[in-house]
Amino acid sequence: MTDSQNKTLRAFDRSLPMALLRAREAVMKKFIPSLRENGLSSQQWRVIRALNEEEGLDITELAHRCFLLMPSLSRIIQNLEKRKLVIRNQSSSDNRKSVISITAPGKKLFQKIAPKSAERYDLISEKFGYGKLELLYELLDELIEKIDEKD
Amino acid sequence: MTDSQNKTLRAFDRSLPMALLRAREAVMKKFIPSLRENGLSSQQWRVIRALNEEEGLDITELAHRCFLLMPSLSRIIQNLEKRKLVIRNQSSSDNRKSVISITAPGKKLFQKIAPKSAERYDLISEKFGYGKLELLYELLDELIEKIDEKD
DNA sequence: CCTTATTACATAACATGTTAATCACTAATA
DNA sequence: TATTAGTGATTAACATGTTATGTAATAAGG
Repeated sequence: MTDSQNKTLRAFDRSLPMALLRAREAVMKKFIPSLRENGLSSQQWRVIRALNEEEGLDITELAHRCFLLMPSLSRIIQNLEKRKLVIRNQSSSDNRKSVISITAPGKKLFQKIAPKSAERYDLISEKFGYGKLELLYELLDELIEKIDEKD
Repeated sequence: MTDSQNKTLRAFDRSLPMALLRAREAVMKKFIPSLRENGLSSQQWRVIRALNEEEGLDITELAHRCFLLMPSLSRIIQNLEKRKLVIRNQSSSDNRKSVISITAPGKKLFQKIAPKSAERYDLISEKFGYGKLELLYELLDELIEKIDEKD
């Protein structure tokens, strides 16, 4: 590492948000190319993935599962709907609700991308170490828990 | 935790990008309110913070330090410039370069916000545990290193 | 019922993320 | 020095993040 890069890090190297952001970017770099090849953003992929796992989710539930805010998700669904990857139905029990499902083309796309994603994940897991990865998950979960804890 | 929430997590609970995103959001929640009170986004704050630490940075260097892409930073600087928090000068050695510096009002704003930020950080550090926090930093650094490593 | 509050979702407006294109300036080289 | 390639920064275009607001449907209380 050059002096310039070293100095660059110093200002923010004990910034937790920056450290998490950098790590996330590093990880995402490995997944985004194959998503991009298939015309999906990482957010769109999260939605497809959630709907593939369980169909007929309302938008509020989908937002919760995908960790997206409602306005973002609202636009994403409109986009995926136009591309026939998901379909929207009215809830029979509550006319305010939309029930979103994945279509056959959507499932096909999922099955095309999923193996590549799993492969990338396995590679990361292998290089970083399975034990360390589990430890990292635990630490992140605990961090969230402690932060959200009442004072 | 309710069954619904529990099921919600399952789909993505072994997704590294999601875990990092969630953790980052949890942390940011603690810092954003005081930034917001002072009319700054977290990205604008990163710029102010970097410039307070070292003045007269060109935009490329600033982008590197703040982990921002050039187009985003370009707009952010225009915004901060209008608000007289930073000032732009031409480089004497290279007319393509802009040299950005923090202004007196910018420094004042920094000094208003910085103590609160430090306080929040200390609280997180205390609740989560200093040792665990250091371990987390190490793991994140190592994760990035391994991922970027040539195969 | 009628009013009020709440819920589910959409839209607006602006900031940022992201890729590509552009422009001005500088460096390199024939 | 004329051409060409490279660099620093901006702009464009579109997706997403974020807060505020709007709208329709439902729930809750009188």
